[in-house]
Amino acid sequence: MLTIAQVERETGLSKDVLRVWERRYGFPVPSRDEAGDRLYDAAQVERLRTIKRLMDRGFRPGRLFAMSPEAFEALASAPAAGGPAMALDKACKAAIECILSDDNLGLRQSLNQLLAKQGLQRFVQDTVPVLNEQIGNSWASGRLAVHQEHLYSEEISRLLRSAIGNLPAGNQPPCVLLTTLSGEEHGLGLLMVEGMLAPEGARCISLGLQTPIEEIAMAASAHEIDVLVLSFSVAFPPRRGLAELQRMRAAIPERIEIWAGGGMTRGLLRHKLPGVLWTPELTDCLQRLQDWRIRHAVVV
Amino acid sequence: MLTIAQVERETGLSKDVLRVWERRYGFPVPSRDEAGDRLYDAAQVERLRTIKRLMDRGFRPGRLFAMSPEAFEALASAPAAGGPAMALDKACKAAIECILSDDNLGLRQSLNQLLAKQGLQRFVQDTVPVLNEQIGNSWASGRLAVHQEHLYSEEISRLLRSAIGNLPAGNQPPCVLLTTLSGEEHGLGLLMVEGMLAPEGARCISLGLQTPIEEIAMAASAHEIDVLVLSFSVAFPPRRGLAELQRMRAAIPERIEIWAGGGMTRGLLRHKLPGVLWTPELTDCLQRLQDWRIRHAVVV
DNA sequence: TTTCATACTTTGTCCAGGACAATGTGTTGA
DNA sequence: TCAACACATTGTCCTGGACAAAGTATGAAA
Repeated sequence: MLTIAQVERETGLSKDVLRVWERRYGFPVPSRDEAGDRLYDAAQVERLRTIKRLMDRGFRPGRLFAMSPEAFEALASAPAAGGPAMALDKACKAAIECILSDDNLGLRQSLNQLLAKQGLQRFVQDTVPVLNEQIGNSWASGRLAVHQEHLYSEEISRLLRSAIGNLPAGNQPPCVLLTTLSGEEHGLGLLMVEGMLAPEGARCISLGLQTPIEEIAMAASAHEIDVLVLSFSVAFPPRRGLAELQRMRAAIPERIEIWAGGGMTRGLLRHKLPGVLWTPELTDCLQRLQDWRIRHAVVV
Repeated sequence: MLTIAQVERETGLSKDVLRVWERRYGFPVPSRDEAGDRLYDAAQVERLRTIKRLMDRGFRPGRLFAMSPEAFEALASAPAAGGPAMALDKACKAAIECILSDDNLGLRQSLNQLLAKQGLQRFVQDTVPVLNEQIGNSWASGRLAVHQEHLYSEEISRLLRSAIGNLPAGNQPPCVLLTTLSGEEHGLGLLMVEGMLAPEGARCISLGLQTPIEEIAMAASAHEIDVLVLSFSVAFPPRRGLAELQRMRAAIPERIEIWAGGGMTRGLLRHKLPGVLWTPELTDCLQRLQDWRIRHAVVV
């Protein structure tokens, strides 16, 4: 039995939301302890997690709560649409198998093989997104436990970091600063972008996650950067993303380009923000890099 | 001007706390927008951050708010006591200088040198804590910006990961699982522990940050681990830490040892939890490892 | 048919102020 | 010196009302 604060941490739904849903939709209906405080059982938390996941895909709560249990189940276990059902490489399949069977050494080995075979950029561009999607689907349909997802993230990060670290230090323009805004906790996207740019010799400086806007601005001037890369996961509220991007844009000189990427940006492509370039796909980063170098007449 | 939600994210103080402080202590006193919602200016947010920092050191709000402005200032800029004022290595000083002057290449280079000279374990044990403390003090006294702290964390993590990655894969007992509980976002401690254990040939599996207790239990049985390492930063509420550790202890077989480390544990040493071993210092990990191996008659 | 502006609905966040339990602190007695 | 008690402090939770921003449907004009 979990308290409302624990449920907030585990599902990402704020206490206010949990209470207002209870009032409006009649779900969840937690029991109470002697003091009258809410206590949620595991089943309800599980259901809340599923709902959150579906909302991150664009469904709205009103619909979800109005659905019949069967329809809801079907939706929850259906793979995310839109992703072109790519043919799975045999090696990819092997990696997925390792995750499902908790074979961490095997996983490490198969990822290493894939990376060695494809090279860093192709690995980041083609393989990692496929794996991510597979993992996401398996998670949504309950075939994969949270701890297995954690292990996967950890191993991928480890691998990308070490691959990037083994590259010679980039010292050619542009100078790129990479980070996420406060509230964005997913760092894999950032690492993937770095994996695309670093092999091109760009000078990459990563600040890690959740840097406040004013701080990014200070870092931008301290390091005299040319490009600021910001990553937003699908779970980031698009409206907030747009607002923060505007604040960010106003906080640094126009000379500096902002490249905004990650799942959230896919829904915002038609919103044109002056001085902000959308890079929803990883290949877009390479394109942007090339454009920048041509525009600044940099020969590499 | 920031909304209450933004201040919560940036300071780590919950909305409830912000409102109740306003009611009780008369600080902060945000202005209001047209809708009557609170708007905090930068100065108040800065002050709140300082207060949070002092509270993480053990001060209670009542005291802090009752203090004269001068006394408060003095406290805020004083270095944390308790840390034995260690003599700073010249190389350490150089690294700190690089951070203060935003010289990220120089920083990387000087850290690399220190690591190469000392070896992974000594580096983790002697140098990293000193650097951490220096950074913490500089931050508290305003000499260091948040983005500089971010850069430092990022570079240290990078370095430790790559050093650990270059070790031969540990395949000797015990099998150790490393992670933090939900709510603990600081991962450097975890990496440092891994940096101590991996060179000893222990089989380390890291799940990254914020793994729910039930998931840790599942991972523990899936990987047949011998030891569970949990890291708690100073900012983790001790009371909650104790409660969660008890829940965690009950969720896995007694056979598995739990090693709890990090700043929070320093205040809990006299609380004896059966089956939980405190490892407040990094050297304690090595001691525990040796103990474990002797007790299980493992010859390495 | 498409595009755009307008009105309606949904939904997350905020507010006030009361309540309470857990923790810290100080005092008394053994 | 230590244990037990009472008192003060402090974070979290509660209810239920309010509102604005985002999404959605409707209808007019191109």
